[in-house]
Amino acid sequence: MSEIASDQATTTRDRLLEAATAVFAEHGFRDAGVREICRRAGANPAAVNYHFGTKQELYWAVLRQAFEKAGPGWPMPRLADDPSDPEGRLREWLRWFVERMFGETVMSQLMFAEMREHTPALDRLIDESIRPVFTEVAGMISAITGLRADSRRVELMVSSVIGQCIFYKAAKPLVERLHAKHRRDHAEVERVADHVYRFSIAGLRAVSEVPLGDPPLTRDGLDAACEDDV
Amino acid sequence: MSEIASDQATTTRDRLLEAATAVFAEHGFRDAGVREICRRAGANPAAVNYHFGTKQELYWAVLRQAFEKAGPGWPMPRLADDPSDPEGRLREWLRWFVERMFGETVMSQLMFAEMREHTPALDRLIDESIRPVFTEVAGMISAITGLRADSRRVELMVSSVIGQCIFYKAAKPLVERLHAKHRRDHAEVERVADHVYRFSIAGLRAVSEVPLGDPPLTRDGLDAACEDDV
DNA sequence: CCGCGAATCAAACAAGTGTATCATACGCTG
DNA sequence: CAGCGTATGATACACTTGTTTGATTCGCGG
Repeated sequence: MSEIASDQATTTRDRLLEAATAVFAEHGFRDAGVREICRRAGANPAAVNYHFGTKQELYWAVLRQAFEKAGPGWPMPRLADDPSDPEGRLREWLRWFVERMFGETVMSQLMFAEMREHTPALDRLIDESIRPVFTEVAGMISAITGLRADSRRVELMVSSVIGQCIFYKAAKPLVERLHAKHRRDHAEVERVADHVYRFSIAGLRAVSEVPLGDPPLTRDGLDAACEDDV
Repeated sequence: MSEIASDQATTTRDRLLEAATAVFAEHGFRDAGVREICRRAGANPAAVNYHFGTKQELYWAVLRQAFEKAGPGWPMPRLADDPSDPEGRLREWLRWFVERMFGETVMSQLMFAEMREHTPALDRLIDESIRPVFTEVAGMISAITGLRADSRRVELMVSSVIGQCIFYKAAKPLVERLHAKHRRDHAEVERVADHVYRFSIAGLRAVSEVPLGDPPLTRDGLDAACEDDV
């Protein structure tokens, strides 16, 4: 937790960047201390300002580098890999995504920290790293249900699928305390991904088959519920 | 955003408590400043220490009061209200919960701020305010599916249902940016709640009907997926 | 070896935080 | 009114934050 950055053979600028990545991932931008970063990098408190100018720009540099590194690492399963089997793609994608929610990869930590803090970097993060995920899922759901990928109903379905997964990351302290037997190993990833898959496939079918002008199941509000679909 | 607390007829201790509630709800514990609280309450920086001793204890007092006020306000729909119609109860509960996720009630703001910051108050918050929600949903799902409420599968289902809802709160910046036509009015609450209901009912049926020793739908991991169900 | 620029360091700065001090003003009781 | 305890107020303390400042060291070409 308080170790010095890996190899001292690298330049201090790189050690600084490495340590900053770890600290920002752990504590987020605001609660990350320049002094701790420098301590882990084995450098002076002044080093960050010398090499990067300010804490903010160091943060930007960290995000930039994290983006590049995260690119080729573990590619997201895409529908394009096998357009003939959208259900199978969704299942594979779910395994990938749930594992990402369970693990503590630097990139996901940085992303969720950014979602909490609303730094100006959030917009870039969304455009470059999150939007592709949503559109990919929308594409799979569109292929499964036959609905247009940009329709309102597919938006809701995407939210349902992703929401089930994000839950384990966003509500982590809850899950750990309330679900006693909840572990966080590889088998659990499989278990959760499998559950979400079956749950969602059935949900998707049910929600897509119901006609738009369905008789309201409740006393009010449902007529307006299906107005601006598409 | 920077207004003085409501009525100056009350005692400063109450104004302090009121202002602190607002500030803590907006910024969370760490980023809330004693000086801003006192400014909004029209009091001295020393007032909080005089009346509450420390910022931490003021925070506890705020949470305590929020708990009491939140109690009778808008009661959670319980299965006990009509045990004969668990689906209808779930639907009603979903309306209640989604509305809570969309709105900016002080209590929910405090809760999510607490989930982000992991203050020692989190445990109490979970026990007193969150666990009942989970057990209520588990009870409804148990009634719908016929499975035991404390079984592992029901845990997963509860996560799926609640996850779909929490998504709109936890990933709010995402939803606002990615789902262009997403509003946050009452009609949208109905729409989302209705969607989650239909999606979940189908998902629950599908996941509960599949026998435990089902042939694995994937190449591995599924055998282990159903081991310790109970 | 000299000199010069880049890199590193200890120390301090300015602004922020929560908290403590002490004098003063208020409201009540005798 | 006198007296007294509670409440308030201006101010300062101790500490942390990001950043700056010079001095010092290091490496390398002339």
